[in-house]
Amino acid sequence: MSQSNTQRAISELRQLIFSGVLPAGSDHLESELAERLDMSRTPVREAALMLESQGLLAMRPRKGVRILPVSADDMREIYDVLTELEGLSAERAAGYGYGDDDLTALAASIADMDKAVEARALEDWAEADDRFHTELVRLGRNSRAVAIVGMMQDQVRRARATTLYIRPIPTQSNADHRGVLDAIGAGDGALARRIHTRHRDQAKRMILELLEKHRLHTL
Amino acid sequence: MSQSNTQRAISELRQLIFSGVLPAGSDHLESELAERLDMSRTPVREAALMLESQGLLAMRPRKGVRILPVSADDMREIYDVLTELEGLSAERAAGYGYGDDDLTALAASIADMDKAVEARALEDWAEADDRFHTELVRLGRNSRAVAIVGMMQDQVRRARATTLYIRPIPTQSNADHRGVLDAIGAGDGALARRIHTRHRDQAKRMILELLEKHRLHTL
DNA sequence: CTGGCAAATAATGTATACATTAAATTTCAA
DNA sequence: TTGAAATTTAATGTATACATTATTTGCCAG
Repeated sequence: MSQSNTQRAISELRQLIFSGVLPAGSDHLESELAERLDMSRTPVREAALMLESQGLLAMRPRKGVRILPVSADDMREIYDVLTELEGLSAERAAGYGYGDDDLTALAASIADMDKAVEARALEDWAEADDRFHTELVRLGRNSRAVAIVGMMQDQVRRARATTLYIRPIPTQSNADHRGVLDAIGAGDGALARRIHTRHRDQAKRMILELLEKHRLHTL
Repeated sequence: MSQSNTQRAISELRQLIFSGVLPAGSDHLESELAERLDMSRTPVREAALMLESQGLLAMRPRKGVRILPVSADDMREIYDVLTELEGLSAERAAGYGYGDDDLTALAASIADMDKAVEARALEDWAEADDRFHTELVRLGRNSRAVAIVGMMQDQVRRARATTLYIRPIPTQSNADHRGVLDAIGAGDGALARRIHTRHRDQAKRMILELLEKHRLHTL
């Protein structure tokens, strides 16, 4: 069962947006995108509607779909929501009495970040960091939180593509991650939440300062 | 510029779902819904896609769209997310130095709840309670939180339609609301968050116990 | 009578044709 | 020349026709 064209359109459009082929702020006609993806307007429209509801683009009558830029203020909003929902997840995860084998994926992502930092492999670090946050929320067992965080990570990923090489090497970051892991393993929900919240708040401040400093008001 | 059929389909389908005309768990063909709304399948499909992404229904190939029931576990998830995002909003709102005139809408909703409780007008109470939560999040100035809370309030509303008349009269509730309002006015973010979080957690416990007691596993 | 295969059926997924309408362009009068 | 009205244009919004495919039904063999 080859997946539907609508699904293909969603993932290919996302690809095009994340890779910068469709730059933030640019406009594109439905027919143009349909031709590019070699399908009719119908699945493209359906895909665009989905991506619109996820905040990646806006459909504007007779102006085409606009790839939405991510502003510094957007980043503030996104980080605030992520902080809350991941904090919740960390606290809840600690309450489920997970054993070491339940936490292998989380531990592995931390180990990978360590390795990546040492090797100065920023892309690898970013990938492992994504995995950490995704896995953390999964452990929190709230499907809605998982969905929301997943959506917003997309936007963070977009911003990170620009800021990855101008930010400091994330070394402190991993101490926090390990702290969260340990607190979850120890069943201390309040601690897990506290550490993670602080971690995310620092990340937010850092990113916002970076954007400010480099006059990156939109990404 | 009469609004598009897709928009109409979205609001009419929501209406049909919330009113129970399309009961939870029921299946409906796209063509059937199209005929009922007196339009073609295209806008109905687009509307269904939107409502699917909002968790109100699921489109299942060749089985029609299924109106999703809300389980007790769904309610737990929803309340957990609402608690976090509204808690965040309360804290942030306190930081913006709002004056009395900025808080009139919030204060009005509380006053209306008081009146409704006294008059035993449960529907009115529910409406004012909705307004309180919506306004609270608005004051937090995070458009993403506003959108998410709005979506989830839809589901809460659905559950409340069933539980409204079997739950205790909400009297304690208003003391909490007033506490949150005062804390915001006083600029005490931590307090505003603490009160609101406790409030929501109690509401969650109450609802879940109610569902348990009345064997309402799905709504 | 039963089980499996084949044909028919019925629903979604997709393409395309058409309607609608905002925007742009052109024309005409002051 | 300028401005407004009318016409044209071009894009989306919608309807419909068609393709695809899972399911179901019915037939036939064992």
